Amino acid sequence: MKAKKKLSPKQERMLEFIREFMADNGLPPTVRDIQYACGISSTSVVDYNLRLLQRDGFLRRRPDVARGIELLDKEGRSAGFLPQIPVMGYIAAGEPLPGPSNDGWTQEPIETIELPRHMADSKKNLYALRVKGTSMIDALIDDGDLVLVEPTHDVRNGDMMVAWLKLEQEATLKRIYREGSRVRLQPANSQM
Amino acid sequence: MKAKKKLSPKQERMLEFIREFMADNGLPPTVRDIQYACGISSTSVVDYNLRLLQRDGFLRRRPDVARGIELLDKEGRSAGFLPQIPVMGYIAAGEPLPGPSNDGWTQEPIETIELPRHMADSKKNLYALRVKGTSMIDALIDDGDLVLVEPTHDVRNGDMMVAWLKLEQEATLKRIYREGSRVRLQPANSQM
DNA sequence: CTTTCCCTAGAACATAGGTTCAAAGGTGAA
DNA sequence: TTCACCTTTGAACCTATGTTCTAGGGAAAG
Repeated sequence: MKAKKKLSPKQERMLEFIREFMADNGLPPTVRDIQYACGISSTSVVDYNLRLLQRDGFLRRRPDVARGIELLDKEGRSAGFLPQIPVMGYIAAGEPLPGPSNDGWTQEPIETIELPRHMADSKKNLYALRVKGTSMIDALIDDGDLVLVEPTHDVRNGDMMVAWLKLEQEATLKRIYREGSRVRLQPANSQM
Repeated sequence: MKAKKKLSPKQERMLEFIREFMADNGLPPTVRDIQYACGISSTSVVDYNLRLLQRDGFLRRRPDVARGIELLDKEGRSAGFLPQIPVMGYIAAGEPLPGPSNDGWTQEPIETIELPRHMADSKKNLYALRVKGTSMIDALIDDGDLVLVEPTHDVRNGDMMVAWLKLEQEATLKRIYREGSRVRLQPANSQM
């Protein structure tokens, strides 16, 4: 991925809004949508900054086309319609498990992925972890796979969950079953 | 999924075009885009049919908004931006492998899925198969998984491919290696 | 202080594009 | 035939929205 110019706060905000608008509404915003949302006083300022953003490769604009803004990802491909899920770290045997602290994340995402809308709809605070190593191969999860995690307190029997095993000092995926006062963690794939 | 009204040929074509336009251009078409593409003589006819399509739940329109068309899937959720990949059948041990005949498909897709753009870009004739059973568990492919298939004649060593094994009468996934005049098919997951 | 460069203002302009209307054409039921 | 209903025409209308222009502010360099 090539190095991108650093953006002004205004430009950061504009990009962020455009992404959000597209994910929410299913179409790109107008110049005036951006203007109002970002508290900019004139359409010409929006146009000015869009011009810069286009010059620096963050987006493309179709001349004279209503809502003709197209967001570009790092590889220059079209992007932006889908909910962005942050990949917050790695899950690997023997390493501490990253997770959200009380009020948000301490670290930045190492990357972000786009998720099909129907997979992200109505789920909040979704994040992802990238799997290191093959320690979870028994859950059909290979090295390099992505694991989607949905923080929740509502655990039902049979749910698959990320577990931090204190004794073994490793993170892994198990299915959870409550059996009376005990809790059983079963390997995720019953075939093996 | 609820039963949808049957559509006129014109409406079918319009829907098809809208989908295609959105996947290609990353934004919804205008009324006039539809008009020209579908060979319709007047914008009012387009408007008329869009009205009907909206009434019957195929799409939603934002009043007075340029390109304010939003396609709806069977569940009424927003859809349409991503390349549609047909799921052409099942891949299962002991059953014949569906595949494209010389000139296209004999059957209809059993369903379609949306694929993130970067996974479908520049690939043609992609299709998918749904896995039945756990016979391919050694390739980390479980019951119900989807397998993406890209028809090609350009096979390189190490590629994973769908193989129809005559002797065993079953379809499975293997990695292919040419070794002199012989061909070796290796289970896809070297861990097992 | 003056110049230069980057950015902001506010307005005006031009057209892309949604909407509406009155009239006419088709088709089937009665 | 006549009536009722759906569809098509072609045009006009209006505003949503991209674009452009001129002037001014502010900061850094000279």
